[in-house]
Amino acid sequence: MPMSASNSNRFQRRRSETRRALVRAARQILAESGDTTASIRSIAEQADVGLGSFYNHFASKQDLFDAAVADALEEYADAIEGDLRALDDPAERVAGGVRLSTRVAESRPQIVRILCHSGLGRIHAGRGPLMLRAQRDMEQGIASGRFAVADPVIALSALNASLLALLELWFTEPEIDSDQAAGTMAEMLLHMLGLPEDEARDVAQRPLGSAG
Amino acid sequence: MPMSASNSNRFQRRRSETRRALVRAARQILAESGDTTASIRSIAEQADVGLGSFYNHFASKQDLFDAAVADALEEYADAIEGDLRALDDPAERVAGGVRLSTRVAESRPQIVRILCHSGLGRIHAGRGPLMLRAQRDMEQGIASGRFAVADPVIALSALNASLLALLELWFTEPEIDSDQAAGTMAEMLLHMLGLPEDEARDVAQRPLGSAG
DNA sequence: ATTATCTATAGATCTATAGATAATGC
DNA sequence: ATTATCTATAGATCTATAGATAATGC
Repeated sequence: MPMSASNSNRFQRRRSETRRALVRAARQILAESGDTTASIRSIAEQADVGLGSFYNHFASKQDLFDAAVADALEEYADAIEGDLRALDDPAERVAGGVRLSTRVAESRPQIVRILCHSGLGRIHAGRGPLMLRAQRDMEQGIASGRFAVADPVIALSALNASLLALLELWFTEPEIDSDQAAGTMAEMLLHMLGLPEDEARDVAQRPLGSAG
Repeated sequence: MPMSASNSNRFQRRRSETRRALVRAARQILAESGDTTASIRSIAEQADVGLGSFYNHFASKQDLFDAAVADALEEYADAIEGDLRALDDPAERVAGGVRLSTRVAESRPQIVRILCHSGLGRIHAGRGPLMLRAQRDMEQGIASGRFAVADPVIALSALNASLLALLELWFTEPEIDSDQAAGTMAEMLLHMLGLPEDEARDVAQRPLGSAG
């Protein structure tokens, strides 16, 4: 029933199940309180796992929480990747990245809570596939003349930070229409990147992904 | 010699000196490692203060670190306020806020390290005078037609987040020319807010503050 | 036979307080 | 006399490990 491709026998499956339980507990903590001072004992308890087992998988608390953030980030990337793959235009991809983020927030709020609690620096530092792809989009947009920015590194910083700020907004003020907010943010950012106003609006309002 | 206006007698001066020593130690910790799990005992030691004295001033570690962040934020506000006061145009004030931030980073690096370590959410949540002023600038800019944005809340989010991202960039990559980076960022953000490209560049490059 | 998990615990913290000490106000 | 600080410590953690137990591979 568990479908871990790399784990053939029951031993390894049981082992990775324990690990997953610990990561799941860490994710819950990160999402709910963000308080990483919880004792290892209490985390193991929440994971319904013996205290000693913790040390079979992680050398320290920090290790576990790092793994939990990476896990959430990966899930986030998976969630938007499918819809993003269909887009070629860098501008559409940027707008798509922003607009899909709040959809992920609605459909899988835990992920976004984790990202918000773990802060900007950590995510930006994470040279994961997400960041690499964004970098490529930016370079491609500049090369093709679609974007007009003086410095891709700074533009990317502003972009990422604004995306995260949008999620924080969603996090702290649940009453706003997150889809509309994302559209507005995307439009603003595209204009920042050099698209004319009307074109930015047009791109930011195009039908997007499986949810239309 | 100590110049706390509100503390007349020697008793109160000694008392507030102890408190200041604790806050100073907390600021050092926040700036250097950002590790808020340091024991109260070690913090008191670093402040060269008896352990028991801690409880005369703060109910918990969290209390102390909150006070330390507020303290740094206030110092940051003081540092840029003087130069900003001379500016009337909301666009100039926005650009000034961005450009002065890296100057503060250069002149008082500890403050910026603290702000980076304590994360976006906390600063944005802090409804301090800094945020109120930024809000007023935004509204004024929209009202006067200088800015063209669909939603001031979202624009302010992007602005604040990008400013903090600029400081994180300064923090993690010391080799960049921070003054130039700030200018580029300011120009991009002004354009995002609706200023034409050439005007954004012009405003972002105007002489600024006491350092010209 | 091997391997992961679990239970129990030693030793090292850490927090919060009680009581002693030192400094100031009046 | 009053007030803040300091020292010493009780009691409550918390981490990391050693040894026992249970599950699987072959």
